[in-house]
Amino acid sequence: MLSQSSSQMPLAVNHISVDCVVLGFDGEKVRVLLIKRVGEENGQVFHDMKLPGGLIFTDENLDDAARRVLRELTGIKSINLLQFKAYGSKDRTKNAKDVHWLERAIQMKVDRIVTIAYIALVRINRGLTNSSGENEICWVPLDEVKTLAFDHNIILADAIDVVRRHAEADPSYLFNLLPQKFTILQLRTLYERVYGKPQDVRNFQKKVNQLDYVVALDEHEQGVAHRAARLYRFDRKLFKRVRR
Amino acid sequence: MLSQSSSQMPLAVNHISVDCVVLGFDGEKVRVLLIKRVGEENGQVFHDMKLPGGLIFTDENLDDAARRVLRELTGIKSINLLQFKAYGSKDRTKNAKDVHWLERAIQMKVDRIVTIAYIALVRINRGLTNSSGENEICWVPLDEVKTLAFDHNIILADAIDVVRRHAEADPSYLFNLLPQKFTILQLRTLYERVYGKPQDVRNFQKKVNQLDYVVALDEHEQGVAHRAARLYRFDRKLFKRVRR
DNA sequence: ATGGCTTGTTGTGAACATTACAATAAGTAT
DNA sequence: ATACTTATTGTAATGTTCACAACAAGCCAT
Repeated sequence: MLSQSSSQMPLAVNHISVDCVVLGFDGEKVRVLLIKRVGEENGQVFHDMKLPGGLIFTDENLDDAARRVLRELTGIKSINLLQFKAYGSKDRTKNAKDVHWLERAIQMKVDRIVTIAYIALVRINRGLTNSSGENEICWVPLDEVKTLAFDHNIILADAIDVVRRHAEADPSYLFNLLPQKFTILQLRTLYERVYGKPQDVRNFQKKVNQLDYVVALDEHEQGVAHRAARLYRFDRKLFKRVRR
Repeated sequence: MLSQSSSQMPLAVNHISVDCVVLGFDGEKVRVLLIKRVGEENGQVFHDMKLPGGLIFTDENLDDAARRVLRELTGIKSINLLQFKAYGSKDRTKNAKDVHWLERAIQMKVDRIVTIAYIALVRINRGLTNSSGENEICWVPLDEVKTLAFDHNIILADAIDVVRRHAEADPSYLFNLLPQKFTILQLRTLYERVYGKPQDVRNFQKKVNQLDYVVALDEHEQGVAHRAARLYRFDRKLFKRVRR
């Protein structure tokens, strides 16, 4: 793990945090869960947004910390938490605004914070209960995300990339974003959003039909002003049994 | 990044290190670069091995720290350093042996060390210069790796997995392990070792031949007691131009 | 120089997966 | 009844993957 370094540079004693990129899908767009931040700069109050995150406790594993943060801020008990990258660049806190906010928040002098970033895919319609009181949370469509705190824009962009690659390797991954009963249109739209290109309607349907772990239900959607689409569900047990 | 936590748990102030999984290929087996460690337990001297790694300095980026550690320990200036996971489990230092060694090495009380793990693929025949003096380094075939320090066996196993997946996504990745001039047999053996299954000779050759960034040379291998195989080289510029 | 040994090099057909493409069915609203 | 909207379905062409074996080239021993 480490060597008796020949150098006499000072060792860093850093804070470690976790940040979560929580993604949801509303049937039309992929949205990311952000937290409103209220800060102060030169006596001016400012509002912006950041990813949900927090410092880890002594005696707490990284994954547990991510789970706790998510639960505290949103009530989400996420099952598919994926650690994807550590961010430790010195200039991730180059913005004075961020440093002021941070030092007031944790009431400590901050040298640097290394953050471990996680991705969680959730069903967007689940109820969110913000047990930490103060912070307002909201689902923002990916294409409407403005400048975020710290390097959170970079983290978010990296996360999308990881989701894309992970979904390719694991065909079950994106189902975490869909409601339990969904139409093929919803599934197709999701794939189009994630991969950024249109999917052929017939070929897509054909492909889904030959996945035995996507099972057709005897139900159709309700309250639409046209022919109602059949509902499907994802069968995780069947998926694990088949594994391709 | 963080929230004013409602909890009153103590915040952790942790050490942060980087560990490098350096992989090479000798034409037959994939090898990992390990460092011999000499420690003491109950007055008994013990010898074992660990991944190259070290604590990060204040003011040092994670990637820079990994690069520095690698350079100090091996002389390698690795260009393809890939950060792949952070390890922060409390019980990664559950072995008393490790804790003793660690606290003597850095002359500090150690609560926990979060380590950021990197992968570097290098040409195994490059000269290694261990500028840190003391520690002996060696290339160990993957299937001969014994129990390592800390959780380094886990890190190594994870790394192999990441290499496999990364190689699928980026066909240029594994060429970092080959000498500049190589035979198709070497390339094929490498793929067989990484993916753990035999590759059909003809199909493999055919596939390589239709990659225009693997260019045939007018040279053949020397000093073999049979028909000499043609040499090839990987053309990175062509690869970047094509990108499939 | 010959024959034997070892490894290098090459092609074809079958099975399978991917792509492109448009007409009809089912339900709602007027 | 008609218009409107979205759902659902098949086929042919193309490209990719896979399985499989005979001949070529160079070295060595005699």
